[in-house]
Amino acid sequence: MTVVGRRERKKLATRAALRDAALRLALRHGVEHVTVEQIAAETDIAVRTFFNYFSSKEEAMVAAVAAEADALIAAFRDRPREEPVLRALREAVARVIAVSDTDALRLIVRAPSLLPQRLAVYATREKALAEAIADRLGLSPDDLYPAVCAATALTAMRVVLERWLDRPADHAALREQTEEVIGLLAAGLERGLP
Amino acid sequence: MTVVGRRERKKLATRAALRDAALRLALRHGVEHVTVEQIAAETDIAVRTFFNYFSSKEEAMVAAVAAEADALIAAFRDRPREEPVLRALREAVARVIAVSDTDALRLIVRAPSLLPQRLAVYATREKALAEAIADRLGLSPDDLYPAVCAATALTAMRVVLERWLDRPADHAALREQTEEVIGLLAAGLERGLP
DNA sequence: CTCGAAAATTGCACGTCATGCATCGATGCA
DNA sequence: TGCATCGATGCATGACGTGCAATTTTCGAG
Repeated sequence: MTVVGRRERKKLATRAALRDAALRLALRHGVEHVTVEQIAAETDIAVRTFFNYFSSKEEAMVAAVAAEADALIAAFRDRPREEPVLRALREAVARVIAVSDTDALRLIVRAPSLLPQRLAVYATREKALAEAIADRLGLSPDDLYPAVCAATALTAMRVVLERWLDRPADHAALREQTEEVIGLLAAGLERGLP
Repeated sequence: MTVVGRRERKKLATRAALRDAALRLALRHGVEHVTVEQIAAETDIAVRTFFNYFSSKEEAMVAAVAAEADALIAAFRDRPREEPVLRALREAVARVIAVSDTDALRLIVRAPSLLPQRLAVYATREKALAEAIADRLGLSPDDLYPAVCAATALTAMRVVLERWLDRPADHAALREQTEEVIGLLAAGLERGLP
């Protein structure tokens, strides 16, 4: 399946190098002050080539988030088919956040200038998740339910993640809050009133 | 309340003029091909002044969406306190979409280059809606429930709106789909399986 | 191994974007 | 009327993003 030659591997490596350089520079100088020129120099690559990989500085920085979202969807697809959608989602989230780079995430999530691009990443992943949900349920990807389910679940997890990153807490707390929110969605917002 | 002098009124008018000019030009030439210079010229003001009102071309174009979101929150706050949150939200949505400019909305929603900024607008309004919900329920705006409720409800309505704009349908259909989705959230995603 | 096609890298030019700064002008108030 | 504040504008500047063409690298067939 998808045998990758050296060419593809090098491209992947360059892409990762650019992404890491962007995050490293952002951590050192602040997201706002990083320029494409710096990222390219740090990776020892022409500025023009940078734009062959990413269409903007912001896209490079949120690439880590995009990768996590992809991992989430893959983990979701790996869950047993008989598992209910929201439970499968909950388990997938637990596995992905267990191995995530919290510092990088916090950097990205806290940067106001990255908010639009980050949300755009989530939005594009919404469609992929909706398809995965439709597959699992044997529905059409055009149905309303998979779309709403994917969108609201991703949103709920985004809210939890943002709140968690704002307060110093451990991974157990994150998992706990995730389960609480997923439970809320499953049982209905009307019922979950505190 | 909030008496506005001529100064403020002129600023508001200029802002609206810029927004309208941006949309008009986008409708005529396509979103991608509109420049700040054109918008400024159309409104007969200096380019530099444009940036006193909007920090980017995209922000000007999604201003209409921002206004609708604000209207939604205002309408929500106007609903009677004894009404359940999701029902109040549903009624507020119905009232706002009844008077919305569908052509402008479709233009904005369909433009890929506006997606990030549009989502950012929703995200900022999330907080305001969460506060309104917290007020209504007598909870703290820092509680998890208002945040999740606001975020997921806005997201669900965004999904419905996007789907509706993609297919030619009338306002009754939009209202119907809105109610269906709100019902789904209220009853729980687990229950609503078709 | 060699060669030619395909693909990736790079430099260059160009238009646009966005902001800081200084200045000018208009507005509103005492 | 005179002054103080706020908005509008021009200018300069650095960064962004893309099309294009040249150059180098990679890959596979012979």
